[in-house]
Amino acid sequence: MQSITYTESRLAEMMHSAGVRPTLQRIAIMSCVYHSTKHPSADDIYTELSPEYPSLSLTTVYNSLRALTAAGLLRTVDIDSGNMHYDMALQTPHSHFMCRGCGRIFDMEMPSDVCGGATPGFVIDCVDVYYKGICPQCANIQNN
Amino acid sequence: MQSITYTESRLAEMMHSAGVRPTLQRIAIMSCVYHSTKHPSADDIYTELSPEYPSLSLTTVYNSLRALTAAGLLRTVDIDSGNMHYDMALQTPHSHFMCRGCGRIFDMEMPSDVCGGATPGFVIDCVDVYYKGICPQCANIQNN
DNA sequence: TGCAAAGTTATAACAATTACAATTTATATC
DNA sequence: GATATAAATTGTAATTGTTATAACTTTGCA
Repeated sequence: MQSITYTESRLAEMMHSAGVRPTLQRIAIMSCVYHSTKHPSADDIYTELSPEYPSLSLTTVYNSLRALTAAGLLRTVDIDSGNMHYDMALQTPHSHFMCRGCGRIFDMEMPSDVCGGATPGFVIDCVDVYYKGICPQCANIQNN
Repeated sequence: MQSITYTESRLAEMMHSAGVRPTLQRIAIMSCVYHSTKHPSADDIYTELSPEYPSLSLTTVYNSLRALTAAGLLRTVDIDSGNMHYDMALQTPHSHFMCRGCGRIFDMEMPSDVCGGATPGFVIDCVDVYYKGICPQCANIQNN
């Protein structure tokens, strides 16, 4: 799993073509999500960026996440009741797993034919698959 | 889709064998979920039961839903960000669809092999599949 | 009948998110 | 390049769903 680097100018370009004005804050926030595998929440992002951007406000994080999601640059991961998490929107469809031990959220493959059982007449524009359980690391700890 | 009737005594019996004391309120709340196809939220249940049980408190609804869920008699449907919905726990595994038009939540078939793409080493104890889109009724309205 | 445990209730607290208004920053026009 | 205008950011306050607390009530059992 090599992590691709999204330069600020590349992120800005993506925002530009998506119709979102690439401000300093939005670039930092989008970069945060794109360079993390942690599916951060608004508060995670605020905590991570605050030291470098002391004037950043939590409201801006929420506003930016909303704008970037509406523009199709981010996706929401609604696996953690009461805390929305965010993911980059460029990847091939995948599902998510949340560990009950450490709370981390992992990517997983999307099951094939995930809409196979859809009732005829219903127009599906979004599919989310959420798994919960124990990650390998937490399973190891438990068994020792 | 015939709706099975769960008598109060049957619900009480189910609670009893699940280790939950079958109080008047809990029976009413459980009955509400079991006789509805709407996947009601705590507030839906409170609103529906209030006329008949004027002294019922919203806290009791939350407490009861928690107890019944922990006992395995109810399941949570976390498809509507910020509003937990509830479903009876007796059915064969199925997925859920929420209509962006009317907000209603429908049952759907669970895709076969829904864990087929699970990463080895991860222990999955819960799978949720959530679809969003437009239900047939709302699609009709839009096209007229 | 009386006691202890559990359940219900009303109120208050909480946490995540959104609304609002003022300030700041950026874009477009002259 | 200066200025008007629009958009973004910020801090504060409000909102909403849910949970904690403590008093009261009911239930089950000796």
